[in-house]
Amino acid sequence: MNISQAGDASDLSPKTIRYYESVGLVRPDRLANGYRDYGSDQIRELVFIRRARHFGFSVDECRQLLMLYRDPGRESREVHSLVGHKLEEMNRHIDELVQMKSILEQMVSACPADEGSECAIIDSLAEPEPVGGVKAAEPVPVADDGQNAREGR
Amino acid sequence: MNISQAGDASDLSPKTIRYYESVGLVRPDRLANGYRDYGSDQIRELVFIRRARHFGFSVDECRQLLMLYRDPGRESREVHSLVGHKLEEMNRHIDELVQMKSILEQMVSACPADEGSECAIIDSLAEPEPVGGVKAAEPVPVADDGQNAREGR
DNA sequence: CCTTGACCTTCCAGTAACTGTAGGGTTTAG
DNA sequence: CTAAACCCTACAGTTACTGGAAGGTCAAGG
Repeated sequence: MNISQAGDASDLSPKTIRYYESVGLVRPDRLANGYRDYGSDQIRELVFIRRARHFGFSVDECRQLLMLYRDPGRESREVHSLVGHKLEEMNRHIDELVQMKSILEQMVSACPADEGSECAIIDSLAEPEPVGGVKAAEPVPVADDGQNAREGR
Repeated sequence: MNISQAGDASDLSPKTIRYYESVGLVRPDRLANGYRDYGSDQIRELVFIRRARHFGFSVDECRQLLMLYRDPGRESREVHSLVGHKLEEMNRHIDELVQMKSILEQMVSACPADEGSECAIIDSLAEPEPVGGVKAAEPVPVADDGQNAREGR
């Protein structure tokens, strides 16, 4: 099976499949002419990766899942723990988004949305103090996860 | 005010501030020795940007918000519309995450999490058919937003 | 036999939003 | 006078791809 057939079978672009190979996920055979040759096991692995990516796993996490997938002696609790951590991460991410969303919604509803220049949204973004009923535009240090690391100084 | 003071005042790293300058957001004055010099208006703009970024606006959207912020003749409905679109986007994003999350939760609860190799999570990622009560592991084409563009062929 | 089109290959560049590092100048405190 | 702690620029690396260039291969049609 050549790469575009593999792409059709796994619902990935040939480009993406080559990329996954370049980062060490799926290593196909090569034909005499240098073309990649995929077997059905490899197709299954590509599908596995597409699904895992779809569920929010990073390529690196996919690599780990793939190792577990390939290992007949794996312990299901390893998989469980990996995915459990991912779920916690997703929950934190969702919580943060929902929080941001509701504050934005308050801002939007407080904005007149007319031809005037006065705008509660702009004010909220510019001012540290609550403006027009929008409380805590600064949702206080919500467990800084190291995203805002300061430059070493 | 030099760049690290500006960083303290705006809660951004000097690195990030330089980056924002390099992409055309905030252009400070320069002292005779070449050091950047920030005024209080610029600090306010940096804070404005940090907030907007925190609420999920891209740097490019920050640029637009900043233009509206600076423009005394802006119309609040422009701001309203920009932020409204962002909110819709966030809602779509949250919906998708929540969907993925609940499927992963089903998988996790179906996994024995012991020393055995049998694992519902691995099976769900590998198999196209519903396994162990997990329905629709493939959440059907949910408005493909062009992320999965196929290679031109 | 030759050409055309559709594949295939590799490699390099670009995306977003920074962070890290190198190499070098300046300022300030001891 | 020197060492720390700044400042500057510029380039590389990160993530997960996508796009494009340059060139090889293969099957079909004239």
